[in-house]
Amino acid sequence: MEYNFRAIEKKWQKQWEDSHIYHVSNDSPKPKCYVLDMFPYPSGAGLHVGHPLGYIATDIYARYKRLKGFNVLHTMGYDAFGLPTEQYALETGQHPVVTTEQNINAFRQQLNNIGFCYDWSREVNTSDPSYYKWTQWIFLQLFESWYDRNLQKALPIKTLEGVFEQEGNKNHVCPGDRSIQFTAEEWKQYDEVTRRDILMQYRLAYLAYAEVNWCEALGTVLANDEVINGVSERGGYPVVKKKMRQWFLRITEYANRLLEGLETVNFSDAMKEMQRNWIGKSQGAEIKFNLKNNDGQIEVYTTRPDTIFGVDFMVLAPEHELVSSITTPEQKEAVEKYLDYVQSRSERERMAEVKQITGCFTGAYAINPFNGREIPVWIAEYVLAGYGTGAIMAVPCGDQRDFGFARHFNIPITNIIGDAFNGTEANPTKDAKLQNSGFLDGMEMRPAMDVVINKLEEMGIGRRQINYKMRDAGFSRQRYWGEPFPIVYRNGVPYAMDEKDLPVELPYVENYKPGPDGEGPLANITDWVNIAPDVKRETNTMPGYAGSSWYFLRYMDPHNKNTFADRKATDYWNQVDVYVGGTEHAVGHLLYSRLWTKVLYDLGYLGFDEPFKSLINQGMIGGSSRLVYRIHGTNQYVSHGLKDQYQTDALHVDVNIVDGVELDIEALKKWKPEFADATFILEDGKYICGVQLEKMSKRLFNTVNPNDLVNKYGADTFRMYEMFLGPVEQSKPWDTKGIEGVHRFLKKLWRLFADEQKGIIVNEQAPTPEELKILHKTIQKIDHDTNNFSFNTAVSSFMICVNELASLNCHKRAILEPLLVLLTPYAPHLCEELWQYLGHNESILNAIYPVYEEKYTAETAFTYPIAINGKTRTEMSFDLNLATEEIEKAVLANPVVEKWMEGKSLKRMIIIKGKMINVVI
RNA sequence: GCGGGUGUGGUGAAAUUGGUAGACACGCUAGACUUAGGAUCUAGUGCUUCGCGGCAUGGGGGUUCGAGUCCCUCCACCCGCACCA
Repeated sequence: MEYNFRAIEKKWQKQWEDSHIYHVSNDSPKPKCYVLDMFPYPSGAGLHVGHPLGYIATDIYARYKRLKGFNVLHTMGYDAFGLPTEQYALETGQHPVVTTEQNINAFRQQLNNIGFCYDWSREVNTSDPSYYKWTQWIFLQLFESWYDRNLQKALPIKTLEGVFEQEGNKNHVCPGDRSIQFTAEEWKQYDEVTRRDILMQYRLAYLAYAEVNWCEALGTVLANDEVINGVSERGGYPVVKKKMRQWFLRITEYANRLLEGLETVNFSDAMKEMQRNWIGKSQGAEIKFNLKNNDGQIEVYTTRPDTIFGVDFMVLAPEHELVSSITTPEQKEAVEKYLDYVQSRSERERMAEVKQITGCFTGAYAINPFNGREIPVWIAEYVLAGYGTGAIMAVPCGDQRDFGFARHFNIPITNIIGDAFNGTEANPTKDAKLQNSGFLDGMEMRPAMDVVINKLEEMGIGRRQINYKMRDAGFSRQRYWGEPFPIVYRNGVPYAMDEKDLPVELPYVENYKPGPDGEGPLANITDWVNIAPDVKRETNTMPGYAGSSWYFLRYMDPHNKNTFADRKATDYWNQVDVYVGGTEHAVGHLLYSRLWTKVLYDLGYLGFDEPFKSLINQGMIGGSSRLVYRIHGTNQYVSHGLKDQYQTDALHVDVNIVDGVELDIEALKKWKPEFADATFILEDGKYICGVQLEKMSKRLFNTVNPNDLVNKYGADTFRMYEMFLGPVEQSKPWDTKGIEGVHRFLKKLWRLFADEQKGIIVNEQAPTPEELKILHKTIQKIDHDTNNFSFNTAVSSFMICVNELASLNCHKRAILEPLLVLLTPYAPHLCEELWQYLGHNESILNAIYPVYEEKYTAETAFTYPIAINGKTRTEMSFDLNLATEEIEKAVLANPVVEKWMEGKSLKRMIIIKGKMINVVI
């Protein structure tokens, strides 16, 4: 009876499906546990071995929690809207609905092949109208809400209208435009259009103008991904900025709560740090500077008001609205030329550029309010319009970028920190004494900040201000394959559609070409757009993160037709207990999900305001490419070790036709016609490939399909091998070669239970203390490691256990049965099979997790390493209860110690019970 | 540029969190069984040295009886940066 994994795995996968054993109820007396994976985008390329890493980890954890007596929610779905599918449609004419369905089916097949315990009855697909109906519904909640800064929560917009009628907006600064102020009387006199304009400035989902990447030649707006070095990826056409009216989510209103919420969740410090940096809270001041010979004012935001006497120039973002009005005639030409240059630069390039300093003087001067000094006003690309006020006061002695700028353009530098500034680089210290600083002279910088702000407020030209680097989230895409907005425009004024008319289904189109003026493809469907003579639909669609911002809630109640998820269900499942996914979502997806949850909480639809109680970041699995070396100008290939004797070109070959580094030459010849007649120069009769670590990508022929490995070694081996590779959090390259070690382990385990000739060989003998010790050491380790997502060390513990039991020839039920339960989360198919052979009728999934008992592992003696001056020289075994003096005596009498001590005297001896002994001489 | 992460044998890694560096595997070497071996088993395998020993956790410095682990500093690589998902 041998380990026939193919038959076993098929058998149990069918059994599980037929018995609905993974079906989860929302009604259970057991404690709940919600284990979530970041759901995948169902790309046409299918899953490669990098994807399941996190899925296997959560699957093991989910099964473990189930065995520990929890009601576990473990689900899978698809984040199915997205650019690649639309791009594919554009190229092939295949409708995204069709390709999405095909891709999803392929993904599901691959996932099932690995034996996951998902409750498939809860599967979601964000591109399904029954799902995106609720995405649209939540959008409407955002549209119909505003954020009350006094209460620090979202409220229905109707409440705001009530407030305006009572008292105008004097107690509620307009977040969209601070300058908007009106009384109750004025509000009452405004017409509908004006009122709705004002309300728009308060809504959590709102319309505003923002720049997009516009490609005239393609007639379309491009994603950042599609722009490379200022030209389109497709075709290489020029790309410029274009202002368009777009939807935004007012996430900035939640900046502080998103920041504070981090204190209540269990994310890694690195992850929290990334989110904090993204939110970018800073305290400082807004200061208005008057201009020389101009009525305008420049408003800057600075975190260092204490350095105001060190301001040697001002920098405006090139897009700043004042630029055109302050530029002097002499500088006009230079400024316009510079603006043209900036137009072609991406935001990333603008921030990252360090070697090349660019900028242009506007000819204007600002006036320092404290000493009347004239400060030249420049524009430069390193100042971005969206940050702060889009203008900075530059203090070259304190800021390195300002310093570089001043040096480059020969702007004189004022030193306000005395010796702390060495003249060759800026010093951003906050602990120097101020000099050359008028009334601040002699003051420490930190207290000076408050002094300056108070003075500015007194003078009415500045104020204390908390700023966030985070910007409101763009929520429009000029694309087809996304959720349509439930919005109609009546005479150009946007209105929410009625809830009963949801979902607004994505209309069927024949082609996916962009609409006029940068609008999305939906703009081309005039009979869909034009509902009535002056009533038009919104033609933008929602971005990729819309559907993924709340999918974890839909899993709780996936078939509900009346609401996104019943409050009873969300109260029961509550927060996601463990969420596993890649760091690449550190800021985007996680912040949006946290935002949506908070809004739904504020509006009373949820009972919790942080979606994810704890988060684990899985590392990326890198590709390990294989290279062959073609001798230049020939079709002859030379093995890696000999390649330096020739002039060669390295070519990527499919990793699946290479065993480790040894090329399967026949397979290569069949792989591509160009290799059919190839000849080879071998070393030791083999062709050895070169190895290169890089991204796992189809293009580099280094992707490995889990299906191939499952077919060759079985799902249980595959699962355990992925875990054996290393810590889940760590990135590592994929190497198929090592999988055989894990496969051998499972076969060895199998042989503890069954013999090829004799069949099942498990006996009923009583276990020895030694066997019990092995078992209980393993229980302790596996329980601990599984609970802590330390699956790699758990797998090696299983190996050690099986190695030890095999060498003891142990085939005892009392030992093997608990071991099988321990292993079930890792190798569910094999365990089910052996469990059945052991005579159980009930699935092992419902077994009881073994309990560690200390009495079996207690030690009475310990073998100490004996170190002389910290270097281990020998070992000695002592009873753990032996007195320190006795140990000391025995150590000094040890011949090895005596030898090392020769001629030297003992300084001290360090004895750590149960750890080590160090003799210091 | 900003932010985050990672550096330990030929390879993936482990190290009870300051206490025997390299567990467990892959690979490699030798052997046993075998018609066969890409099955199984046994032994060996960080570098260096005949050996005693010496040297080793990216480089340099420090704290300590003791450092992969703590501190300072430098370097290399990977990921993210707001329209890829």
